[in-house]
Amino acid sequence: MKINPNDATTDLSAQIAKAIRDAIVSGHLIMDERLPSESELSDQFEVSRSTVREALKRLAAQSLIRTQRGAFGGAFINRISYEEAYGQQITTSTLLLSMNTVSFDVACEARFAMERACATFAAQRRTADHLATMRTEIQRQAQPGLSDESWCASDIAFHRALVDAAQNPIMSYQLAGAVEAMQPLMNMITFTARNRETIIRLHSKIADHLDNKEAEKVEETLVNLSDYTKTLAYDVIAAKQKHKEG
Amino acid sequence: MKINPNDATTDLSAQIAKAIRDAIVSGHLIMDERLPSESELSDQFEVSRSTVREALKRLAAQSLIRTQRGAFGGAFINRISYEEAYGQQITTSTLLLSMNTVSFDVACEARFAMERACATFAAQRRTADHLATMRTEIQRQAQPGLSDESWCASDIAFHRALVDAAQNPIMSYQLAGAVEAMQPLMNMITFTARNRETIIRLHSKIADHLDNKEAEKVEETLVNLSDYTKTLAYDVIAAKQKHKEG
DNA sequence: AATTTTCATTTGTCATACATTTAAAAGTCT
DNA sequence: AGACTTTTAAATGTATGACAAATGAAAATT
Repeated sequence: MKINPNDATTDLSAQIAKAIRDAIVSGHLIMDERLPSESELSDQFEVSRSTVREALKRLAAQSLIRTQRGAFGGAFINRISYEEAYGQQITTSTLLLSMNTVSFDVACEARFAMERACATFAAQRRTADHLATMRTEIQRQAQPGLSDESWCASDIAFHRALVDAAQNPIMSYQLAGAVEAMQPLMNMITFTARNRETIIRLHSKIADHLDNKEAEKVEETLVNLSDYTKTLAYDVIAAKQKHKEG
Repeated sequence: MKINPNDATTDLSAQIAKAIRDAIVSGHLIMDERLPSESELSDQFEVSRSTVREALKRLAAQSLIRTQRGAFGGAFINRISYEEAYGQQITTSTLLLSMNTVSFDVACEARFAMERACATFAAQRRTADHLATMRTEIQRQAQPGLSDESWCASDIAFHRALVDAAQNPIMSYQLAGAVEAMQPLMNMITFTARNRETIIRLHSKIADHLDNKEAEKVEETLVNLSDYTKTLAYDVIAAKQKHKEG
């Protein structure tokens, strides 16, 4: 692990963070291993402790290390958990969308495309449990007087069950990003009784097809749902645009 | 933006980072806006400048802010670029895989499933440019005496072109994570002439089908390629496992 | 043997000082 | 007046030293 103190283009703390990060990612530092103490690191890199600390905080923000105080504490290489991976993914995706780097259409397209990809595996691997969750959510969605907020939550839960049925954690966590990123805009949509009816019908179809292990029909229905979602969002986006101009 | 100085369970710098992060993600702070200077923040939060700095470094590690030195410098809300999103995604995915939180099979499955999802759009939207890139890489792959390293690089370039042809940046950056994460293991595979021949044939098929806008046939070929890749990786993984035990 | 106390180590926080960068503002020259 | 140079103020980056707080091991005590 070497840094170049003469490279004025980059902060020292960023360079040090990079050096340690590379060592971790490349496998030179293994899980649960302890890094040298902050004082030792500052000796090794020949920088002050503050600089080392800033580097370590950068790594902590990426869940690469965890720190513990006390005599036998220190910074330990972290085994990143799904929850943390989710968190990172969601933060990044939300930013990409909220800053209008990508449009709602693109996010929506990506989301349903990935859900369709899940459908293939979900049809093979879905358990009774997954189906039960989906049916429960459909019933909840059919309740009259359900708030838009609760409706959205239930919608997410439904799709989450669909994705989980594929039993591929990578796809689960990738999708979480796209779904969460869409959420702010989805929350702005007012779902009328008629809207909900249509969506519930599509949800029921999906559950049925999944029950029958008919992957292609699930995909087909997801395309319909995707199109319908885009239609609903269209009005909201148009109103938002008008508001900006006016 | 408030913090609780009495919450001994969390570091102050983490609390401050969270407060600012929430303000950014929720949209209370808009793009390119400047945060108060470190001194002002340390006054506001009633902590030292070092603590504020550690908080800011955490945010910088997540590409939420960028800092600039000088008179009218400071910390600015960052418009996260695709490159940065890629970076984040790749770091996270690589870690998940390298720490055996997920298996190669799962990553491979996710990767090709997402590529298949791209195929639908790629068939509709591919340009002559995308096809040209793919054909160029196929030619490169056919060169005798190509190193395993160069082979892998070309393989990535080929698939990158396929994904880019879908023209959905979200899917591009999500896939980048899965592909890059698989790379270390792919690099361990020694590709024999016979292996390469098989893969090149599949690549050619994909390019041809894409040329003819036959999405389903592209998908079909991708499934074959996925299966073949898993077969090749199987031996390497078995050897690695044996090495661990021995 | 069990419990309590001490102690060394390490991270977390604070305060201060100085270096470096940067762009605006002031000054200077043509 | 306009173009160039110098100054300056403000901000981040780095260094140093001090102390607080946590923590587990070792020593002391009961």
